[in-house]
Amino acid sequence: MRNRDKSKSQTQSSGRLHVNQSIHDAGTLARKSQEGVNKLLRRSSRLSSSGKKEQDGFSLENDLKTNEQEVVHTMDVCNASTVEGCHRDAIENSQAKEQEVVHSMDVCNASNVEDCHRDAIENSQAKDQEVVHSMDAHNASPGDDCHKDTLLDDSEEMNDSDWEDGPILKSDPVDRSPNERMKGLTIEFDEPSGSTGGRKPVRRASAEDKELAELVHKVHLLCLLARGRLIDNACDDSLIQASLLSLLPTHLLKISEVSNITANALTPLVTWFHDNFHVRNLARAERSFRTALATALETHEGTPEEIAALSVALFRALKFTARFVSILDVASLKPEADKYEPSNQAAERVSGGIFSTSTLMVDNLKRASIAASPVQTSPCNEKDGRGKSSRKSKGGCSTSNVAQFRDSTSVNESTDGKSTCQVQPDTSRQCVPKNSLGLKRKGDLEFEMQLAMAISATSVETHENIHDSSDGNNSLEASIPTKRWKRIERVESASCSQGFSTALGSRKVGSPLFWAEVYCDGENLTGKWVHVDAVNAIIDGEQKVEDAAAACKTSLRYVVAFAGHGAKDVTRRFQFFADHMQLESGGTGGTIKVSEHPGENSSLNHVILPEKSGQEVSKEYGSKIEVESSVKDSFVATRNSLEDMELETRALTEPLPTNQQAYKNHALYALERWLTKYQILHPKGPILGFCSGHPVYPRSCVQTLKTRERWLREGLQIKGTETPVKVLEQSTKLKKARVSEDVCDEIDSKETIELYGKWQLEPLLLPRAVNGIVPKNERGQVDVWSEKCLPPGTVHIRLPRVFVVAKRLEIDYAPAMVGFEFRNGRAVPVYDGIVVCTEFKDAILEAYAEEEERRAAEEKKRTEAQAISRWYQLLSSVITRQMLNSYYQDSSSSQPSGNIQDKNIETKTPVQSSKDSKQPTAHWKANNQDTTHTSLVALEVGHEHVFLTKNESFDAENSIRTKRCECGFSIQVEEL
DNA sequence: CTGGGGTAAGTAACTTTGTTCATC
DNA sequence: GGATGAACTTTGTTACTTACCCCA
Repeated sequence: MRNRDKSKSQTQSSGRLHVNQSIHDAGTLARKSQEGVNKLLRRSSRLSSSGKKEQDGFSLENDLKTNEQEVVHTMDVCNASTVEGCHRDAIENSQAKEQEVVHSMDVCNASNVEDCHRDAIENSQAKDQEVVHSMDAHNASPGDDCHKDTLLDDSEEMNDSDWEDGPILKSDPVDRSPNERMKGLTIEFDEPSGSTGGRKPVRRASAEDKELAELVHKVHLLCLLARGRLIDNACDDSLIQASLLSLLPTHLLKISEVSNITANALTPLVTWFHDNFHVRNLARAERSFRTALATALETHEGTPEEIAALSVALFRALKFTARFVSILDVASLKPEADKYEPSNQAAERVSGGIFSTSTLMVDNLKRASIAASPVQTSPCNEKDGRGKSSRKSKGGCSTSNVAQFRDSTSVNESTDGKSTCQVQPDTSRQCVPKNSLGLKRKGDLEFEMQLAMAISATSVETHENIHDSSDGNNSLEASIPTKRWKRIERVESASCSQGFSTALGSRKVGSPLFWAEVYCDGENLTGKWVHVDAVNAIIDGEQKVEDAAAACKTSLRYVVAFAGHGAKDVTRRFQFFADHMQLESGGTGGTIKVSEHPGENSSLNHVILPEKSGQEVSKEYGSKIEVESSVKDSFVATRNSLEDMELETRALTEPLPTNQQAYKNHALYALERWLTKYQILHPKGPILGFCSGHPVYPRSCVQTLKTRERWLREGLQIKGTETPVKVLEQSTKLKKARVSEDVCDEIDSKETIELYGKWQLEPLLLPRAVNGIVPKNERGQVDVWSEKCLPPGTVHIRLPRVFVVAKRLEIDYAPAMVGFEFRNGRAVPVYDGIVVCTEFKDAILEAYAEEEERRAAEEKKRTEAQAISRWYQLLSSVITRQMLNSYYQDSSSSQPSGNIQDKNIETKTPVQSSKDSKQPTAHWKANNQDTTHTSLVALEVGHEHVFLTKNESFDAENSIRTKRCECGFSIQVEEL
């Protein structure tokens, strides 16, 4: 135990060391934000991990401690100077069931690999043999480390796949400490599921996980939106615009004079821009985006974000209507199952991921680390790769795609100067280890293929820059053994499997994240928004965006256009989203994912709700939050409505999915066979097409059915002539249960559930209150599910104890039942207040106020009396204590204090008797009910209370007489 | 190889209107 | 004797989701 405590304290101290370090580093706002979010995530992780089952007392005992230190562990193992702490941490970890260190250690730097490996093995043992390990840790003498090392050395040859699978490495009983053997304990362990070939245990995301994922998603989205607005605002900077114009050749200036501009007319301008501005991922000190933009303008180099923003600024300078468009690569709404790793680590990685890798959310300084490998999503690696990030970020490239792509792969390349062709296999290899582990799914292969396609589609002119990017930068990487690469890749593939990709996926595949859109009134007769990717010199190339983005199917995407002080969700414009949906639905082993499109799921709507106020909001596309800077003329309105129409049209013309399961939760289409029990097609048509012979209907035809009671809760009732549109038979079990409850019931009676549709309803018509009588239901109450359920002429007064007032005033009322709660295995109604006729409302409220006032006064009086009594009690105790002290100090005989109790017993009788003799007609009240008090009184050895009349006080109102002894003791007696 | 069908396991949502006993 | 409040025996079923396997 001592040993464990020692290791624990070491862990803690090393943890503190690193925390301090991180605080020291935390000079930036972004880092502070990261810490804040980390806290949230950690808390959540704790909650989730604490919910896991414990198998033994040790785990229970150490659970809290382990959880608290999870984050510290990850930090510890990253630092070469804390190898010892790392090791001991692993021992600590061995007491927990989870394998967080296994994963975080994967990315330790080379110098730590050896130790980390050992630790990981220890952890893998811990998974299955935590009791044994706890004992090792607890009972072993400090010198026992060597036996562990010996043991572990034997495991050095374990292949990489073992790292994730966490196989059993049974400790040799001979190696156990003698203590343990002496105990003769026999501990049996079940074979892991993996070894038996059985079904792997599936840990599914709990509601809490989902809630957290949703929160993270929303917060991330908000941050990205804010970032977009920031950039958009910088694009409006007149100085930047003027500077851009000054750089522009004279002949290109004339372009602004062209009326009815077309996409083709923009070509020379875009070509010029592309030739003059290049993408470089530069590590810059943190500053405002405007400053960064100015620097980019000055140096003609910048991040893809800056270059895209500059293009927008240029278009605006030329009086074009232009907007900055960005793919908001936001954390997933779904907590992707932390199947391969404990959730707390997932959270941790997420926390690192969002802040350390998002190109959008944090500022330029952060972008240095962004440009670095996705591996950096682990904080461990962040430390490990100290100095690496800036080095990596110095690479240059002429296209954003390639720059991003290169950055994502540069770490994985073990040699310098790889061409694109060489890079691709590397990239695709990122998910390969999963395959080797048997964990890979079909979708991952598909992902790789798409990846390759996307890269080939977007990396056209990259060769020189690839060389550019790698030269002299990857010497360290080159020295890292292949084995280590595998680990890194595995970490990455684990990241793939998570929902929290942030900008990770985009960097990985090199899909463009930013571009401009220029409104060309010469296009399409009515004009249209034209995609202009000045960085890659692509005009009207939405398809290319789609191709590239389609590969990033691991996370939900929003495409948002920023203009003026608002944003507009234009995701629908991009076909890739539809593809994405289909891929998610059918591509990954036949699994189905709910459409997360903002148009339907309105995650974006919810998140950006505050921004909508006072702005034009489209009914169909509630996420529309565009405010065209200052001019809200009819032209703008037309442009907006045209775009809305276009978006709607696109929505309606999305291709039909080819596999049936995709229809299950499809936002636009539905198959009858995939409807749930409470759904129906109404009207049943039109048929939009067929899938495997099944007719496809619009989703808008799917109606949800409810029972009469359910509709009642919404303040709706079934029209008189309507018959149930669907009748379900109640389950046989339930029927049996009911029959057994009441045998007299007809056994053949058919319990059915009658369902009605929305179109069969009318507003609830309840009988009106007349003559001050509240209409009640058969139970003599009113079910107040909502305001709509109140009978006309009545009002719901939700005040505690108000029924007393109504009763006193003899006003007719009905208890208001507001719902049910489950108690003792059965549903019990929950009441809240009463329902009375409206005309009595004021009278009741008035009387209630009086009643409450009276009650409050009584309460106050009672509290005060109690307070006074307690004060007396306290003071008398103090005095008694003083007396006892002085008594025993003065007494040279110094009797043992243990005898005090005996004294109490001995002296109790005379004191009590004295009281009793004095109050034959009084009874104890308040303070005297306390037996403690009595015993305290009894403590006063050798003192008999004397209550002199002059010390008495009398409370005439309550008929309470307070008698006081000279010693400070007092009693209150109520006179009869 | 893909998609459909089936199964298993886990989670979420829905269900729904007491009784007895001690104390004041 | 009535009012009040706490304790008791702290559900069970179904729908849905997801992963996986098998087969055509």
